[in-house]
Amino acid sequence: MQQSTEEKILAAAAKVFMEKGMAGARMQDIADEAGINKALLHYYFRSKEKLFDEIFKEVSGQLLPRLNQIIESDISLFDKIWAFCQEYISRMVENPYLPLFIVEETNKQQGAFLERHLGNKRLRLDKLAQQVQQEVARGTIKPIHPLELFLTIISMCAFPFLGKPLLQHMSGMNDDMFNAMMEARKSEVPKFIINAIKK
Amino acid sequence: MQQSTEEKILAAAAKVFMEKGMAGARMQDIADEAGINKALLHYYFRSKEKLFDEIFKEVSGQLLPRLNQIIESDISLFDKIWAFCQEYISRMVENPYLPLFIVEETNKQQGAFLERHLGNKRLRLDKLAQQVQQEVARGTIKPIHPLELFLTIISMCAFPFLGKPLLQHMSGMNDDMFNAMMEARKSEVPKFIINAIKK
DNA sequence: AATTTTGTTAACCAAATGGTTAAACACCGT
DNA sequence: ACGGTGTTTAACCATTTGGTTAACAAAATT
Repeated sequence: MQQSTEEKILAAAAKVFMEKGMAGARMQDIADEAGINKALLHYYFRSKEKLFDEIFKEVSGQLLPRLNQIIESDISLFDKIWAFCQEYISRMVENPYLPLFIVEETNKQQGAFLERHLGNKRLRLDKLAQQVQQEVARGTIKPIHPLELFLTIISMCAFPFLGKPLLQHMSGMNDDMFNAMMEARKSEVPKFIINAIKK
Repeated sequence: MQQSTEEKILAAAAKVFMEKGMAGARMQDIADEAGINKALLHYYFRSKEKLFDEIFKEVSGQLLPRLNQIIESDISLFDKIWAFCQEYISRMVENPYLPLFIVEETNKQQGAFLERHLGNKRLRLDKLAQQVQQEVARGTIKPIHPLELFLTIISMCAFPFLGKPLLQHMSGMNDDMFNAMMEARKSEVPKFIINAIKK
């Protein structure tokens, strides 16, 4: 095992926190998952809260920069919608627990939490907003508020991972079928959105 | 107070479970919220799990039938999309914790859970699917898999409530602005979807 | 080689938590 | 007034849980 103890803990904590959430995760679960003693957890990370913060920072710090990079890039609006959906869905297929983890904790943790973790690296929508307004003015797309467009994009990309159990229950879909559907949605979603807004 | 003790408990439990989830909710919280002794909780509902089941049943049993009624009704596909979005968003504005509650618990609880609670009253998409296929055949809408369309509709309606804290953090939106936005989305979402699929 | 520092563990602790018990209370028909 | 029935409570219990301690092993430093 090349992994240092700290890395083992972080990997184990990420897994357990993402599966069970902050409230449902047990320090013992994390210790077991990491194959170490519970006391060693507290040796590396003083408290559950500190460890959780570390994981949340790591996890959100991994995703947001990549999305920001796309959102602020110089490509055309339609290309940007494509790139965003592709990247977002690809990341979530790799890590299907992520959307629920983020959504759950941003809803449950107290106000200061979001500021602490995302204060510096929040998504910058300025450029996207500018592009939308340009295209509206130019008459290539129907009038739409940039934030609404963004919300729609992220809704279509993220929600399927949140509603997966319900969806599977309703349709009898297994995991492979779900993944195949999400693979298809990497292009279906941007096509759908562009169809909806283009004149 | 006209409310019986059992009603007080159910109301308190619904509030606490929806705010904190099964794992995060404390029996003492529920007792406090109901203004009663903790032992009285166990007198009415033997265990936390039993109480939780009761709440989940009540909450999901309230929403699904109304949606089913719309989904299985005899109106046209486009009208159905309108009615569904209006109804869904209206219900969620009344009870903004509901989407997170359902999504969270369907993801966290074990497999049998969904079957126990939704086995009988799952959404029936047959009629909607039939309508979509008809419209596709008739050439009024672009080819789309009915389940994908349904997933898109529910994504656009539900996700904003899940991502609300993130959205507010990103855009500086307050609660009133958020509610105004969702009010607008009652018509923006169906318009968007119909724009995307109609030929 | 001796010693200090770092990593690791078993045993322990206090608080929190779900659940129980036995007694008190309130209401009701007799 | 009395007994019975369902309701409510304070006190209690066992287990779980986050966290600590003290002893021990393994490196690292001298």
